[in-house]
This record gives sequence, C-alpha cells and structure tokens, in this order.
Amino acid sequence: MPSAEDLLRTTPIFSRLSPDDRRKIAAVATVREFGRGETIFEQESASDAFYAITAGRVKIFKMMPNGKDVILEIFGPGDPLGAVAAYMGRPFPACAAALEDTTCVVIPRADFFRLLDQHPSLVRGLLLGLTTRLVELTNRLAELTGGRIEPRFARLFLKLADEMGRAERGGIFIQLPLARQELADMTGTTIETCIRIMSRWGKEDIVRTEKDGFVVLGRPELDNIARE
Amino acid sequence: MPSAEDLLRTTPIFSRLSPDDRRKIAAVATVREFGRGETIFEQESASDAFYAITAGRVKIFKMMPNGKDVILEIFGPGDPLGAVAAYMGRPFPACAAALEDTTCVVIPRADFFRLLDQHPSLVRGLLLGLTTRLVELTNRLAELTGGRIEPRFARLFLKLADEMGRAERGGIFIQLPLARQELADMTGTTIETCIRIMSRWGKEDIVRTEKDGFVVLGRPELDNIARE
DNA sequence: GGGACGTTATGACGCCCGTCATGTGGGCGG
DNA sequence: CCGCCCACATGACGGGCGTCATAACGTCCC
Repeated sequence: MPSAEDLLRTTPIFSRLSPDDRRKIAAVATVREFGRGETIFEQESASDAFYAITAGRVKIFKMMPNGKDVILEIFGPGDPLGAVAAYMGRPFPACAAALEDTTCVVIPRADFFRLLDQHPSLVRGLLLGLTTRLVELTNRLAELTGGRIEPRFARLFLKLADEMGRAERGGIFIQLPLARQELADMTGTTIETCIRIMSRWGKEDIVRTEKDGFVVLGRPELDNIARE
Repeated sequence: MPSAEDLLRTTPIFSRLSPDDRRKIAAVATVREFGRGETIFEQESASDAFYAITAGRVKIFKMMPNGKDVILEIFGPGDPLGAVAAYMGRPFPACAAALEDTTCVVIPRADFFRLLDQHPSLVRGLLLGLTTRLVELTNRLAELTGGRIEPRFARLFLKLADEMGRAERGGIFIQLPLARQELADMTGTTIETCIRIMSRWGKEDIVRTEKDGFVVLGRPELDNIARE
C-alpha cells in the first residue's frame, strides 16, 4: 500500500501544498481501498470526512424513492469526493460507489477545515472545481430533459469518447466497465431500452461492448443520431 | 433609483462588508434595471461582470439546439447571477431573463476579483452559495429524469408552495407570474401537456392560475399525485 | 370597433418507450 | 458436470405524451 503522503503529492488539489504541509495532512489522513461495486458512502449518511480519489473510478448517484438510480457523475483520479457535504456540514446528498478497484485518501472534516483556513489557494481550487462541476451538471440536466432516448446514448458515448477515448481495437476505445443498468442510470431510461439500443448498435458496428469498456466504431453514425 | 450603496447593504453576500468597503464597491458598481421578459444575459456571450439581484425574479435557462428551453433555476433578491462565468472567466453557460421587473447591481469582473482577494469571507460565502446551488441542481436533475409528467408538476408546486407560499385567497398563494410555456420548461415537457394538466387542475380546484401567480387549493391532492 | 397576434384550451392520432414475460449464456460453487 | 444466479437479450402489449390542427379568448394598436 502506497503512503498517504505519496498519494497526496500526485493529487491536484494537494500538489500545490508545501512538502511540510503535506506531511502534516498525511499524518491525519488515512488511505482506504474499495473493491469494484463497493459502496464508498451512502446518501443521507453523516459526512465526517473529505475524500480524494487517487486511483480508480467512482460513480456518484442518487437513489430515487421508486427504487431507480440516477447517475450524476463519474469521477476519476484527482477528483474530490464529498466536498459539498464536508463543506456544508450536512449529510451526503448522493451515494458514491466504486466502478473499479479504487483508492481514496480520507481527511477528517475538522482537519479539512483547518487546511482551508491555512491555505486560501486550496479554497480557490475547491471553488474552481465546484464551478466546473456546476457547469457539467447543468449540461447533464439539459441533456436528460425531454427528447428521445437514442440520441441521448449517442451524445453520452460521444462525450465519453472525447474525454477518455483512445485510438485502439479498430475504433475509439473507452476504458470504463459500465453495466447495462449503469448506462440506463446515466441516460434516465430503463435497462430494457438500454439493452435494445446497445445490442442493435453492436450488430450495426456502431458501438461494441467489451469486458472492460466500449469501442466506438461508427463516430459519424453517432453524430447523426445525436443531432436528431 | 436607489443608490448602489443602499442596494449592496441589503444584499446578503455584501452585507458583511465594512461600510467603507461597500463604498468602494459602490463606486465601481452600476445599477441596471430590466423589464419583465427582458434578457439579462445570453448563453455563450462573454462574461464581463458579476450581477447581484436586489429586486425581482430571474429565470436561468438553457436554450437547446432543437429550440426548446430548459429552466434550471429561478433566482430572487439577494441571489448572485453569473458567478460561475465571472469566476471561471468563461462565457455564460446559460441565459438569464427577468420574470418580473428586476433590479441588479453589476460589478465589473476585475473589481469582483479584487474584492475576493481582499475578503476571504466573501469567498467562503460564494463557496457556500455554490454548494447549495449544486445540491439544488442535483435534486432537479433527479426530479426531471424519467417518471410521469403530472407528478413532476405536483412536486414543483409543492416545492414552490413551501418556499414562497403564503396563506391567501383561500389557499396557498404563490406570487410568481409564470406562463404555461415556462411551466413546461421547468418540468421538461411541452406546452400542450402543461396546459392540459393545469386546466384540469383548475377545474378540479387543485391549483388555480391567476394573473400574478398561482393558488394551491388542494395540497393533499398534490401530495397524492406527487408520490405516484 | 376590428384586425393582428400571442396565450390558453381541446381534440385526434401515432409512436416511442415503460412494463411484463420468457429465453439465453457465462461465471461460480457444489 | 450440474444447478444456481445474474447480466444480457428479445418479443408483445399498452398507455402516456409528443405532434399537429383548430378554436376561443384577451391584449394591443391602429
């Protein structure tokens, strides 16, 4: 297991601290690891700490009263986790679960605040992170509101391809193991509709599903579907 | 027209400034007024200033490529406007238009930053505002995703009644002049579906539409519809 | 008053998609 | 190898809601 101090150095918001400050933080921080599918925190539960992802991917989602989930965002290494709850001193507004094996640095709430007081630059980093997240959320909100389902899927895969796609396996490879149910939770639909679209796209060589992610084979087709 | 200094004193984020600081800000700030329906700023346009509402209500919305609008939030007196764009130095991510006659204090971007540097407490206030807004947005996102339309309307009016309703006119009066189209934009549906629901509710004495707002007459009925 | 225009209202039609049901394949422990 | 379980897949059906069309109504300006 790597030391908390090493992990802090490679995490954007902490990397600007002096080595001395990082040592102080590392002294109170703990490292936690989560297996794939494991819950990191649940919504409504009390927030006692601030998390920072150092490895792996995490889905942030809300459980609706009717039992369905809505995935708000997917976070990766360097992203903060539970910042809103920690800062407001309120329970987590959403759940977090590991999509892959994940490592987090955990800083107790009190130490987190002491940190913010001593380093205004951290506050600015936090603020910038929140604003970008806000913009992201408004985009997703507009995305999910009304309109047909298939174009939503097209736009989702176009976005994933742009953000984290690599030219591999005869197309654009997106390394992100998402189950059908999770794709449905990201697009605000049911698992059946999701399966229908994805299996059709598989046959038409538009998007191929693999064990550890997806391969976009027909970007122009996705573009066409997206603007419907 | 009231002086900018007076307006600043009654606006939450500025009220904690010293009178001297407020005077300095008032010196660079301008007061702008917008008539009902008027555009305050358009999305994609360059952000050159930070706005604070001192009177009236404003809708924040995104125009979708297909021509439909999605209302993200409704802001009132004391709320900041364009904080995200000003802070990130990027174009406005959404549009803003006045729902009522509205007055704003406008602070140029450069002065806004100087202000933040000199007063860390302002940064904290801004941060807190952004986090609450983030939570609000995630709630709206969950709200708009999937599910039937009528319960959405029920939840919308229950929320409005709780936030700004007064016991008047034989029910809970919500003073907010929203057109059918705007209600549709808030719930992610079409104007026809919106009209159908609202006119039925009018006949069934659940929600009555008036010139300057709405009157909730059947809260228990709304509760029932909301949990469907 | 009358025409133009925007908002509200109501009906008819069609189809997407949510729901239910059934089948298939792959991983895992016995 | 065999049952069990879960994710993936596919078909049938029905209804909610988007779309189109038309009409009533109020407001504004000539």
